Amino acid sequence: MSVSRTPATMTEIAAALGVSSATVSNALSGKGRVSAELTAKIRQATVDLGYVPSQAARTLRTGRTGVIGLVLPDISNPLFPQIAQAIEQAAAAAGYGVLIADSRGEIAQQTAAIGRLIERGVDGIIIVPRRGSRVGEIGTPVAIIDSPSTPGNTVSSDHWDGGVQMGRHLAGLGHCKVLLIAQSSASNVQNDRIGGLKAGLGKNICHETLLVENLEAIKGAGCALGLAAKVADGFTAFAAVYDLLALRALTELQRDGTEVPRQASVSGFDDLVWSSVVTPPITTLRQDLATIAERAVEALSDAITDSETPFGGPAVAKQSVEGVAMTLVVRQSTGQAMEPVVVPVADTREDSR
Amino acid sequence: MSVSRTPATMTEIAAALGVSSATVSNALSGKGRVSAELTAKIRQATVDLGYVPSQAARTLRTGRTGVIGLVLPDISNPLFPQIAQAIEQAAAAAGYGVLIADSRGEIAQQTAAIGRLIERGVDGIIIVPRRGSRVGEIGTPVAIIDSPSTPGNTVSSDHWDGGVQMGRHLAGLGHCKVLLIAQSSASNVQNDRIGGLKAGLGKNICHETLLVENLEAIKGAGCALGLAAKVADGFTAFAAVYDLLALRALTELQRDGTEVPRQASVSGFDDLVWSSVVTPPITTLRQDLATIAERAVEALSDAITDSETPFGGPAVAKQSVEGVAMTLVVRQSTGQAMEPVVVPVADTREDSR
DNA sequence: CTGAAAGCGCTTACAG
DNA sequence: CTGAAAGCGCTTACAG
Repeated sequence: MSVSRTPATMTEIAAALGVSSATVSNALSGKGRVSAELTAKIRQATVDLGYVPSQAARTLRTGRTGVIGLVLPDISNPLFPQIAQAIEQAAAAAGYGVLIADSRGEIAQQTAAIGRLIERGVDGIIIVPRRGSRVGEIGTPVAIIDSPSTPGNTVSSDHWDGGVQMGRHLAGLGHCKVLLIAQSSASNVQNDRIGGLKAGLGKNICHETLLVENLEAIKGAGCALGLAAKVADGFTAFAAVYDLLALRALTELQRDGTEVPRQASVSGFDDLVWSSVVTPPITTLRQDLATIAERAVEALSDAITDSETPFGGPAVAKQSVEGVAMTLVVRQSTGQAMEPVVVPVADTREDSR
Repeated sequence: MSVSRTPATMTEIAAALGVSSATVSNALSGKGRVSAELTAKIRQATVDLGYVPSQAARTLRTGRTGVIGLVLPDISNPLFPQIAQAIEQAAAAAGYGVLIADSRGEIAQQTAAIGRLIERGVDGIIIVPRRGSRVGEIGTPVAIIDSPSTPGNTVSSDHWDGGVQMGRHLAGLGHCKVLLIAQSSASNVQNDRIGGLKAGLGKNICHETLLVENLEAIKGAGCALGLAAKVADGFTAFAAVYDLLALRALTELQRDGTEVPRQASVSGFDDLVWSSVVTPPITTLRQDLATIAERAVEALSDAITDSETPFGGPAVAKQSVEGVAMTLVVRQSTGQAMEPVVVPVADTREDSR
């Protein structure tokens, strides 16, 4: 059991073995320039003496820090924990550390945050842009996670298909009057989801879209979305584009005496932690953030490599061919999460987008 | 307007001005060893040539990276975004970058995460420990954010006082039968809040504590907390130790036909983003995370400095003298957030703790 | 007030 | 297969 002591340097282990530090370096980097026996001895010494490589020295020499930055402009985004976790996991697997940058509010803050990351020497940056903001050239490799319809997007969930899944699910349940609830028409993600929902519901189901432009406005018990009137009007399903809106809808319906899901069902997107804790739980779509994070890190990693070859072209991560599938999590109408509804495979996408 | 070009090095700006790099370094570090005029010229050149300091070189020389690690073992903690944001903000102000480490689940993961941070050379680590886990010596300065009653805690909200505030608020509203809802008796934070609540309610108000040991068990519409029975039993206030439990209580009550807040009021802790969006909104206590983050970063920064002076003692951040105050956010019974209720200043703490 | 020099710990051509 | 040497960009005593 090795006791922790002062970590040894490469020069020290070289001295201890009577070889040169160049040899130690070569052995450890495993480029096959050192005999198997010597390599084994060096490996052993590494353990015995408690060698800890100096990232700083390595960086100074190679120009790479092995750290990527993560910018989530809208840090109040409830998805933040999951995204951050997924990115950190994927980055660690690829040998990168993750430096976070906060940039709440203003675009200026976002620029400043990116600046701080660059000063710290990150090799590249992953950005989840705030609605409507475009990320310009920043002289550092970048990967963007947003929506397939965002220009420059690198990878994202297939929000459109998610909408289709939900639309078909609701149609399958027999709803014929559905209220779609969105918040911003400037959000590509929301637009994709709404578009998919409409396509999934098909032409025979009546739907209407409620746009809650100002989230602040619906805070408090005073202001209502007017959902009770919608129920009276025959709407039986309320499909929000994200769980927070669904939660608002659920509580408002309940407060006004509507029985959920008997009289009206409520659904959202993203499967936030509380989606399954509320009563009744909310039917929603879960993003596969692990896959998204992996692809983002991979694309960024490629861009970083490219940016080092002279004339390697702009260091922008290539776009993934297709969006990552979302998973339908059905909770209402049974009170238990059940298997995703199997829907006939057909591309409703081309014709309605 | 300076166009972005290849960032200049310190040696380059020295050459451009015909001075030595040592002088440039001294001028920039502002230790007053360089004449005012020369310093001004150097500053200017810095801007003109687009000087970007090399953190790697600096680190190699000084042994400090200027980066601290952030470990949030329970990353599903809904407070994560706010905490991460607050820490990043405070760290940036103090000149530090923040490297995140995920350690979901196992304690082993937590150890591995800390190891990754250390390998990247962080100067210190801020930890929000998972319930019950104790953080041992790790050979790197550490600051812990948890609860005043956690051994080794560096700084935290005054959860006990928060409980007292809520207890008094409920008492002032005239409730005489209150159900306290907690989840784990192993959590110091929850225990503090419960203790404070009881003290704040005083001896004349009837209360009972419901312990929801297994959060999974209350998921779904099937399993209930049995709140309807409590209402029938005369309980008029449901005080949860965190908002997620309050949300569960609210939706369960509403689903079962209880009018909130007319028949029963619901309160939580932490003021999560949706607390004000549900209908009716939830009365809760907001943590002053900005202050907590500042103190944590400051304490850690001190510990880092100490750890460098020989025999500077163990590199553990000192405990803040007192917990950071929480703010009562009253939302129910008016439908609007109103000013915190003013309570008589008296220390109910000593006698009941 | 300013400069020459050493060195932090690695990696990378280049010789042997 | 192994080693000597240079150099990444800074900072820090130490002289002048």
